[in-house]
Amino acid sequence: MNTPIPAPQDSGADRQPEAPEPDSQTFGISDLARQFQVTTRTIRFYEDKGLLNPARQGMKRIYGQRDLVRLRLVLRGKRLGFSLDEIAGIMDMYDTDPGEIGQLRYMLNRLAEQRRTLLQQRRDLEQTLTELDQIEAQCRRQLGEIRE
Amino acid sequence: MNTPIPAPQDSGADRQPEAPEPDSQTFGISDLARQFQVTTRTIRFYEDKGLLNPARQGMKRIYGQRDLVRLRLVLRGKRLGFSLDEIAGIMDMYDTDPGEIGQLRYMLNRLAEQRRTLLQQRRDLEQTLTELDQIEAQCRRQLGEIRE
DNA sequence: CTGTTACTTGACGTTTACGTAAACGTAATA
DNA sequence: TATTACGTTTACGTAAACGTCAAGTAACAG
Repeated sequence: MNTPIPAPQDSGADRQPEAPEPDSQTFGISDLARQFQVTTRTIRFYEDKGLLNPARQGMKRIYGQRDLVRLRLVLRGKRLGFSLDEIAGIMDMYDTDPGEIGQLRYMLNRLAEQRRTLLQQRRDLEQTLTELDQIEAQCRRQLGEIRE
Repeated sequence: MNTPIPAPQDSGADRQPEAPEPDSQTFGISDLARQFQVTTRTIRFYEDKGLLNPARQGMKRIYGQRDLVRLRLVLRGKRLGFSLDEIAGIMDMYDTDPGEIGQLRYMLNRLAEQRRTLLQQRRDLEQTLTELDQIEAQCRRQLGEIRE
């Protein structure tokens, strides 16, 4: 339920107190919160759940590109109505390197499963959209009638 | 906890409060549960929330076509990740007869809003699907390499 | 009458996804 | 040095969506 993944980021090489390294962009937790319109609590919660795991600089959490991508994925998953656990499962597929052949087969199964879910969702979506269209048309008719 | 049952807005559409009508198919709660693969608890819960409101025959709940349609809508909404409250809101749009012109404008706004949500969801969906495709392709490549 | 089956209404328990303090650490600034 | 800003962990609170008893009713079989 966790992600091993050792942080390859910055192992405390030379640092000057007044020169924040300009290499690949990094962010504090508040920056992230602002960018993605979520609270810091939420971000920490996702970390607890193993969805993120930022580097640390002392106590502080430092977020890099990888974390941005992950957070984006999480929020997209939420918009699609998946639970955090499900999202964790999906993200595992994104970056699991399937060494064994068994693993590969397993992953292919999960991919197929996931695809089925998404396709069902797409059907639901399209149907809902057409129904909304009908309702709207009805509304506009009514509006027309009243105005005359 | 009670449910004040927020105004059964049957403005226009008539319903017989009590009548042992044998005409259009009716169902008991267990029938419904089986058909839709949910528990009776869930069905009663939805009623508490105002999403269903079946006729009664004595104490027993009797479900008709209208209820079937509603339940289907609820479950579809859930598959799309909406909360029961949101679903209630959507269903209001389905069968609210917007008498006043203000109501009409309000509904059109809500429709537009809802549409935006769904369109966003569709984008998320398509992107996720293409990403899954990429992952799968990668998997299949790996599988090919190993086999040789 | 007794037992079984299906249904009812509470009412408390559980999981998920955070919100909301409380209490403390670190660092720049007035 | 005191304040302010931002960060940390720990922990209790909460709304949603049911699950899970408990206890009672109503109909019917044997």
